[in-house]
Amino acid sequence: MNKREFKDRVYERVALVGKALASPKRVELIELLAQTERTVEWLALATGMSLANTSQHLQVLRGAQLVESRKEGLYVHYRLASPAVGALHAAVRDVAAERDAEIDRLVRSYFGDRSGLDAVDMSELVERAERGEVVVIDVRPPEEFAAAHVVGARSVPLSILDEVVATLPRDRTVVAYCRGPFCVLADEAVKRLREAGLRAVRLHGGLPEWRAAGLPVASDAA
Amino acid sequence: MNKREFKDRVYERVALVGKALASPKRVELIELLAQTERTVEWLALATGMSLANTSQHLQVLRGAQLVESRKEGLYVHYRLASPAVGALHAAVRDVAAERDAEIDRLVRSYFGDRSGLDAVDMSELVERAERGEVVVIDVRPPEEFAAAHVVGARSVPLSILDEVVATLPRDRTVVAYCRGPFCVLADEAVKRLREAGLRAVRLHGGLPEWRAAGLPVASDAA
DNA sequence: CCACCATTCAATCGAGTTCTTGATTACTCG
DNA sequence: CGAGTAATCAAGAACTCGATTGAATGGTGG
Repeated sequence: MNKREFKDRVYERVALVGKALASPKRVELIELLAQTERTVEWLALATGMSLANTSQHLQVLRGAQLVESRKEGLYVHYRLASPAVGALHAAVRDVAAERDAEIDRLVRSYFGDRSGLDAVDMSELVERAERGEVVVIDVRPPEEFAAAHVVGARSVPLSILDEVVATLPRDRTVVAYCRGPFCVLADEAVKRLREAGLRAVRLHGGLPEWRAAGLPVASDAA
Repeated sequence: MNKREFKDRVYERVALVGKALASPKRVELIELLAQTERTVEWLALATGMSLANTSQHLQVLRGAQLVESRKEGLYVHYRLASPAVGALHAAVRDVAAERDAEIDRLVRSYFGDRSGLDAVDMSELVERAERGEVVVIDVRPPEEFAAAHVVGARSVPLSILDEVVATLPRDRTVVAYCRGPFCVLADEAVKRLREAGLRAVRLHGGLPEWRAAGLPVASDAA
């Protein structure tokens, strides 16, 4: 095998990973799976695709070795093949967000001006948590919290936020996090907490970013 | 704009980056540009593509904001749009290498069994360099060395290696590095140095990985 | 200002992708 | 065993992508 042939074959394989990330729907599937494993049906519902189409995309991802599946009774559960895949997805998304002005424009027009709710970054949160200055809440759905969450965080899904507000401290800052930078849950939580008179900020990034940064994650026993 | 529409549009833009990485030839172009900027003609020659085809791929990359170009006289020079792009490429390549057994097979069959030449990783090199135990040589072509190299490394292109062997210390280990994990230059250098009776190992990864790790890089003034 | 050269553009063809629809498989539960 | 359900498979229509060819552009140097 000569050099040219070797390179062609290796780059061909590397490009398979790129191909897997080349479809918007597959990117979305990976982002969802970065939270926790899911069934095909759930993913189809969440992405608005037909079942068959969802299944097809998942098989492309499996072909690229980015996801794995496990059958349990009637349901097939898909999950990321390794945490490195989540980190890769975040890297692609971050490069896109950094370089592509159109994404910036879209985020602004959808989230409104986010500048009011200043976000805290992960290293800052770690420091302030050590000093006991903050309370961390996870506003994702309970099953995502159960699969993995920031150590010390309390599960407060948006649906029960209003009932829980009274139990949150008014003398400390509440830091809310959710799925990632394009997830609105934390913004919504911060907005509501502020309306209730608490000090609240969102965390830059969500659970996948936290995990990718190598910071400690806990999960509930099944 | 509703949530579904927002997601579709954002993922669409993110997938553009994936698309850019979805062709073997474009992956190769990015890897080459991770070393230093190049003209279209040089890239066409290096990849074995026609000029028009090379130009077309470069424009796809520019469309995804991964590369930039600059015209100087007759020649157009392309370069990565940001170091983050090099890091992204490395991340994609590493995930591919980790998950895809076929790549492992290809590397083995092309490099032969590499296990004889134990490689040193970057943090280990930094330690041993501080203790003065090693000499670092850069075996890439001189223009790539000029564009960026490991601080303290000496430029020893393979073409002049044999003449330079006599000037390398026999009481310290020589660490050779080149373009990256799929580059054969460092292996070849290590092999020849060992035949000459020196202690030699290669560095895990090449210059782009070194830079991506945030380790110090120097460049010659133009 | 003309000949030349690096690069890009435009048009084309074959190959590959995406999504849909309807059939099929594999498993569970009554 | 047989009805019901989650998921996959198979095949086709519309679309996109990749490489080639030949022409066009824009800058250089005689």
